[in-house]
Amino acid sequence: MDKRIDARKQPRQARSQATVEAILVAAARVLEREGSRAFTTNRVAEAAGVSVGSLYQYFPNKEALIVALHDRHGRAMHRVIGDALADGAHATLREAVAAVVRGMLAAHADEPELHRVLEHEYASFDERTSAPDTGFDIYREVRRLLRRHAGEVRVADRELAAWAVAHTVHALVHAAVLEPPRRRRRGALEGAIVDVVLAYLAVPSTSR
Amino acid sequence: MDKRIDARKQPRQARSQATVEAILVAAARVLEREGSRAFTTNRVAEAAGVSVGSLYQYFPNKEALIVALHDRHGRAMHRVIGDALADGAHATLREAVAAVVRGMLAAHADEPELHRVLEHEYASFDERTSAPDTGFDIYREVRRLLRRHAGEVRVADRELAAWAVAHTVHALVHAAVLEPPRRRRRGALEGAIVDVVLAYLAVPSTSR
Amino acid sequence: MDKRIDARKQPRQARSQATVEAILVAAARVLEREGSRAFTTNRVAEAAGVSVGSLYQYFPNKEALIVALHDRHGRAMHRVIGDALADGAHATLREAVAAVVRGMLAAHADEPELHRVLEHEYASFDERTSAPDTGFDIYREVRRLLRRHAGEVRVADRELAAWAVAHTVHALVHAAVLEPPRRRRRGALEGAIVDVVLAYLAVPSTSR
Amino acid sequence: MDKRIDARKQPRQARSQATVEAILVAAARVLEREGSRAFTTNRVAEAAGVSVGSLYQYFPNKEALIVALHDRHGRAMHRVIGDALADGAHATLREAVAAVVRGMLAAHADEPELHRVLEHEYASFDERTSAPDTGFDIYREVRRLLRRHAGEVRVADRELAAWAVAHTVHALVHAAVLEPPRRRRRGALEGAIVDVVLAYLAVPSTSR
DNA sequence: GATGAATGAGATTTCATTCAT
DNA sequence: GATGAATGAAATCTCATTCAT
Repeated sequence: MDKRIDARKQPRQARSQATVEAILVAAARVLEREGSRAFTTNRVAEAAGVSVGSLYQYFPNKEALIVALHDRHGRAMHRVIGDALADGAHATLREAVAAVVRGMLAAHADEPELHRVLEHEYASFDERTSAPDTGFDIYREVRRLLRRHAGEVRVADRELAAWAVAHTVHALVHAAVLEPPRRRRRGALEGAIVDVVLAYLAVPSTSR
Repeated sequence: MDKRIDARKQPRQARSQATVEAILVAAARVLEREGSRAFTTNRVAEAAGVSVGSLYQYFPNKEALIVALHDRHGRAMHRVIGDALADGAHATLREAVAAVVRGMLAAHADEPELHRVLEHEYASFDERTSAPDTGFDIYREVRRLLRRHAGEVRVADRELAAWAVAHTVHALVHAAVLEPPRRRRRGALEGAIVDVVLAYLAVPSTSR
Repeated sequence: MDKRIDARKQPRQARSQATVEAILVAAARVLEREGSRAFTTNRVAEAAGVSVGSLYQYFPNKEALIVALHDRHGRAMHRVIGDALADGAHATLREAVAAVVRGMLAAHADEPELHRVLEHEYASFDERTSAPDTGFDIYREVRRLLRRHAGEVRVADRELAAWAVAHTVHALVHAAVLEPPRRRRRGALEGAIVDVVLAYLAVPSTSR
Repeated sequence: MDKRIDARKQPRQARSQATVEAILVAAARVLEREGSRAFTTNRVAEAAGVSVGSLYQYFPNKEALIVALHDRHGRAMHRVIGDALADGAHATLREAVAAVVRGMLAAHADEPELHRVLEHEYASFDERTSAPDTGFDIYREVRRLLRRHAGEVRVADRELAAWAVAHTVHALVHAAVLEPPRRRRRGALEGAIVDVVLAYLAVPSTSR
């Protein structure tokens, strides 16, 4: 895996900007509607109304496409969380967590199949996750959240709590979109997720 | 996907049994040590000391191999959970949950890379998860657990709670093995996972 | 160029031996009759009456094919020279040199276009030549020749002489086949090559 | 091969001249430093600080670039030889030959890799060599040389001698630059080359 | 049953060349 | 004239699967 995965060329002209955008949109659409089997560079290029050559002009290989999709999703999540944690946005910890969960659910509801594939078949291409020492990026945001609402948080090891919360939320949001329990409304799931997190954070934990 | 995925024939003779076993062990080893790129039917056959032809004697196609690995893992999990929940094995809910978590961590510690790949690159081959109406299988076990310790559980919607707990435990166990927070000991992680689950189950949830 | 260039698999069964042979013969024929532009792995496989897959079973890449052809030629040359230098084969230096030159001319006369292409377009794939410290392999044979006929050789620096003779013979043999002067018969060229070598070796050289 | 290979248009303006020159220099540099694999029209244009489109303004196709490089080298050789053979430049045949050899060695010492590639991978693009009826161009010069020093030359078939000498010198000069024998100084090689030629030309050859 | 040589569809990727701006 | 984004034919190579022995 010594190949460079980042975009090959920075698009300068407006025309190429549009091409890059078209390719990414097409890549997401192919993954969403046709699945990973159909996800070939030729198919993506075709779906983007562009020649394969153009695709390779901006993405050095197929992997780069997936990395870009992961990246795009990561940025979106980051934005969601950032918004939820903006100064004075939410008075209580519960409200902040609820805002994050709601935002994440909304962000995943749009193209659930795309996220399933990215998560279940191409998880290793998520640079944020696989970057050696970074760990979960959203991590940092969670730590910020805990620090900000320190008064309400009763877990002693904040780092450990951030780890648990980040992974729990991530898993439950995905599960809510992809394998929801039968007959529950979206709101119920959102509530359950918030409950899990809040119960853990806000009550005395017996492990000290 | 109209191909049959189940083992082509049920091996009756001892020799066949041994061959099937050898192939599965080799498949796991290749996935663990060489990664999904190297996971080809030819490579697996070679690693198993068997010809490709023989592999196809017992597994109709490559997918069947992966499904079998998932299945094997699923059964192991099932056993772990079953043991933890055996009659009278544990007096309290916390003890039962702790036993399950401990068992799962142990089961994943052995071949973490194998589980990472199965989970991150071949998740869709998990028949238990992907079978349309089955839902998470371990689910049922969790519901049993909640029923058995009903007295200690305060969440109203037991089905929903089972969903949340099953996914949370699954995610945190995997994260504990694959992306643990720095400098925490295994015991601390086990404790945190149990805390998350117990705090949720055993305290009054605001969503009633 | 870190790819392995040597044959991928040693053919064991008679069937595969035949396949490898067929591929090499086809490769030579394609190069000879259709030129380097037509020399694609698909074309070679087709010409060999074999699938591309089979070709790649035995040759890891296209380069390996060319290396094998160079090798085959190198061995042939080696044999020619070895024969000419066999014990007691030739009484005088001139006779030995003449035998070598005659043998080489004969060996190149068969498929001149093949040798032109190997020499003029794929020279860098000649492992013998390009092997870092080996230098020209035939070299060693020439030194042996000079040693054996030391009495007739008047050049002081035998190593240098071997270098000069090896390259001269090589170049003139190729030129004789590919760009012969007009209207000279093969015999005349053979004579000229021998003359060049003998004049150099057998008379006092001014550089001592 | 019906494509025109000569420069598409004769650049008249100074700016065009400079562009053509820049492209050729860049082509040589890419070949010398990055090898034939990297020798793409896009890379050459980039190295020349010019757009691909401009490159195609002056060279109708890639071959034309290589032909031009061969041509440039051919002209340089021509000049070297012409100088060495200029009226009264050298009194004796040996001196004249030595001058030629020295000049050629000097001309090849600069960019040895470039010459290796041109000679070993793009030899067929040498129009001088490959032009059907022209034969080796330097040929003519060698014949002139032999005629001029006819008194010292004892080979009967002057045409044949020119052929042998031209190819021998060419081969040995290249070998001296690319695969010199170990530990010999440039001077020694020059001497050896001159010796080979002189011994052949100036002593009675037994083949008459 | 077992073997492993053979298959070939199909995926990735390159790069000479074109042409709208 | 210059630019460089776009093109797409074509080449390399892989690997799940088959089948003659």
